[in-house]
Order: sequence, then structure tokens, then C-alpha cells
Amino acid sequence: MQYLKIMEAINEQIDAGLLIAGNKLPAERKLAESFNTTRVTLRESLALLEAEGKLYREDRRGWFVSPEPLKYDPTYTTNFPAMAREQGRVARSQLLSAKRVPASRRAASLLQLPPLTEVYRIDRLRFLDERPVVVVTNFILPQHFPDLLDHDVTNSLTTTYREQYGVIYSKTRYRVSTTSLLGETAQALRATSGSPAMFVERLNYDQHNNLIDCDLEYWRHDAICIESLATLT
Amino acid sequence: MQYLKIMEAINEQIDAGLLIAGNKLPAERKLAESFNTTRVTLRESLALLEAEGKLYREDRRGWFVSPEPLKYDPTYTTNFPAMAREQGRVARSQLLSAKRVPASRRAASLLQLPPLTEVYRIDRLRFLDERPVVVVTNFILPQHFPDLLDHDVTNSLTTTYREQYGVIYSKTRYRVSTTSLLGETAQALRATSGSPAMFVERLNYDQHNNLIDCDLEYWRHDAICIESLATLT
DNA sequence: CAGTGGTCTAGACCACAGC
DNA sequence: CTGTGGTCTAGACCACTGA
Repeated sequence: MQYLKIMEAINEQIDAGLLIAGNKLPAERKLAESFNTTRVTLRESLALLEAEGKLYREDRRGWFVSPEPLKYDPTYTTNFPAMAREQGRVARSQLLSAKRVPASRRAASLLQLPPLTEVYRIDRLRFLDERPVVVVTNFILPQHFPDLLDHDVTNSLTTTYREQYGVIYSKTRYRVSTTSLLGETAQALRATSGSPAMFVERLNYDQHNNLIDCDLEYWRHDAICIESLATLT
Repeated sequence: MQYLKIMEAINEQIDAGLLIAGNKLPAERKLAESFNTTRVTLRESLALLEAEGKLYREDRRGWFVSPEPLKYDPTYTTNFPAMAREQGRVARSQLLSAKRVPASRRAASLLQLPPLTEVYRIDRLRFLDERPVVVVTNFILPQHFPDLLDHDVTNSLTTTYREQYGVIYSKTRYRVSTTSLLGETAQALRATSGSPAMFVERLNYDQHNNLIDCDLEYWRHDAICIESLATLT
């Protein structure tokens, strides 16, 4: 079990501070040579470290040491930039697309709509310290937000909801599971197809208990740590 | 990108019901031959499906189709057997060890104890429909539970707390992240070293807001889906 | 354009599972 | 004991990144 030894060796170098968060590792061929093994075996070790969240990969660019994960509290209404700022991180959002579309099957089922009902769909890519960490898709019920797309939808939707429409999130139903990144989502995150990911799904309700929108979030799994405090029922 | 095509092909067979939850896939060499490729490439596809939670692996036993994940609500006090029963599943627990030990560094830090303070440590393996799905380690503050180990600690700790000591969970602080299974934990779950996993950490408080114990849970990641409803603050 | 990572081949040996 | 999965080797080609 050579690949476990290699994994431990790299792990130690990270813990010892020889490999610094955000830095790129040497080329695979060089690492393989220095551990006296082949690329296949070395890549097995690297994949393991990726699964543990110690390393991440940028497609065709190489392997990097993971920074601290962002602590993400799904019961907290503050938006992504605020959450990042509170933890001393720099956030940035990029709008991928914003349009009215017939609800996809998944969206219709989540929002309890008849198939093909029109909804807003907003796709955004979010960066943490200039690293792309999550692709967020929002499906929004248009009846609560006439002309939503005339406002800023790149940054905090919660702010636009509140300031333009007087709508305040009050309740959320969330679901967290693991999956892997594929296709456009992987590309947007500069990830290789098949990279491990954390999938967060949210249904959000306003102050009158109306279902308002849903979020589908694909996170680079090393970039996030779900954390919350709950009163038990 | 052959491995993506193979992945999709197997995926379709699962969705079409040709491969049934819990069933074993054909041998890797046979699959590789039938997809006209080598084992290495085939295993790449299988690993991807494992990352997505569609398949799981039992060490040296082969690849199996994943059953529906258990919905796990960290804000719900019902114990594991009850949670499983409510979802029509059969739960079983196996005690791996129960003893008084000096707190590990991690445990001491979580429970805010000076290093090496004595605590109870209980390790359990839990099965869902006879499949081992999670290894749970509890570190318990002994001052609240004199002679705890004389009682049943294999099944529901919450029940023992309540019935023997009048202690009721009232608040929990939880954290969810992804990692990979290694060493004894992997073995107990019949998993290969490096299998992807969901890691849940909980700090539990009683009705007087005293910190009572903490949980460290390593889940086979395809066996669980975190799900909760939260009032926003 | 050089070097790198992504992908793939065609083998091999071993230890273990399960008969 | 047989077959299987776990691990590893020693290459190869291509498309892309980044200088």
C-alpha cells in the first residue's frame, strides 16, 4: 500500500507548513520520480488527498493545497459576501445567466409546480479569495417578484428581495449530500469531471410562510464546512 | 473520455432498474471486456459512480448498487433505530468498545477539557438493512453519568440518558464535512481505504445548557442525506 | 513551443473471499 | 482452490496551459 505512504508523506509536508495553502504542487512526473513510483500510483495518492479535502485540482493546471474551508451555516440569512467577510475572506460573484424559463423537472418538483410553469432561473459562480468554489442555481417563483431581472441579481438575492420587494427569508428546508462535478458545472469551477463535491439544496420561505425560491448549490467539497446550532424538537 | 460514457451506460442501467439496489455488479474483468476497455479505465468509471453515491464498494468483495440514502435530521432527537424505522428501514447497532479513557486531543478540544481528562469513549458500528453504514464515536463527560457503562450503551444513548439520568438533549452544534475512510474505520464499514465519506461532528447540550457529550460520525457517504428544516435568525 | 495533466493500454502479482 | 479485487508497472498519445 504504497499510495497510503505517499499520501501520509504529503500530508506531513502540509501539516509541517512546507506546502502552503493555495500553492501548486510540483509536476506529477516529478513527484512520481521523487517518490520512486509511477504516475498512476502517485495520482491515486493525490486523489485520496483530494477526497480528504487536503488538496484540490484545477483542470489541466495541476494540484494545489486547499485553504481553510468556509464555515457555512444554512440557518443563517446573511448572504455569501457577508458570510465570507465575517470570516476574513474575500468573496466575489459572477452572473452566468439570468432568465425566465419553463421550470425543469427537478425545479418543478421542488417548487411543487406543474411541469413547464415559468420561473426565473439565475446561475451564478461564486469565488472565495479569487478561487471559484460554488455554482449556485436559483429557481424563483415569479409571482412574488415582478420584473426581478431589472434589479441586481449578481450579488445578494436576499438583499434585493428585502429592499425591492419587502420579502424576508424566515424558514429554510435544506438538504446536503455528496456528489461529483460534471460538465458545465465542473468547467465553471475549473474542476476535472468527476471531482468530489458537496451538493446543497434549499427551499426558502418568506415571512408569511410562502415558498419563495429554491437553491441548488454545487460546492468544491474542500471549500465548505456545514456548521450550525440547532434547538432540538 | 471513454470513462464518462461507461459511467452513463451503467447509470442508465440503474435508472432503468436493470441493476437493483443492493445487487452486486459483474466482475471488473467481465465489465471491462463488455465495455471493450481495460480494468483501469473501467475502475475510473466505477469510482465516479461511487463518488456520486450511485454505487458502493465492499473491500475485496466487489461493487454494489446503492440503496436509497437515509434521511438524517441532525436537529431531531430521535435515535438511530427510531429514525430508520420511521423510514421503513431496519437498523442494528454493534458495540465496538466502551471504556473510560483520557480524552484524545480532538475530544478534549471539542469538550473544552484540559488534555488527558478522563471521559467515556463509546465506539459503535451501525447497520442499515444489515449494511454497515456508520461508525460513531462518543466522548461523554463522566460527571453527568456516574456508572454509565453499567447500562446499555449499544443502542440508544439518548434513551439511557433520559431514563437513567433524567438528562434530555436540548441543543446541538453540528458540523458536516467530507473526508475519506481510513484504517479501522474503513475496515469496520467493509470499505476500501480511501472511500469517500461524510463526517458529522456534534456537540450536545442538556436541558440546563450543559455540554454533555460529543459525537464523531463517519458515514458511508452514499448512505446518508442530511436534511433539516430551520427557522432563520 | 515545451511541459503538463488527462486519458488510456496491456499487462503483472498478491491476498483474500467464498466455494 | 479459483476467481476476484487491490495494487502496481512502464509505457503511450493528445490537448491544453502558460511562458
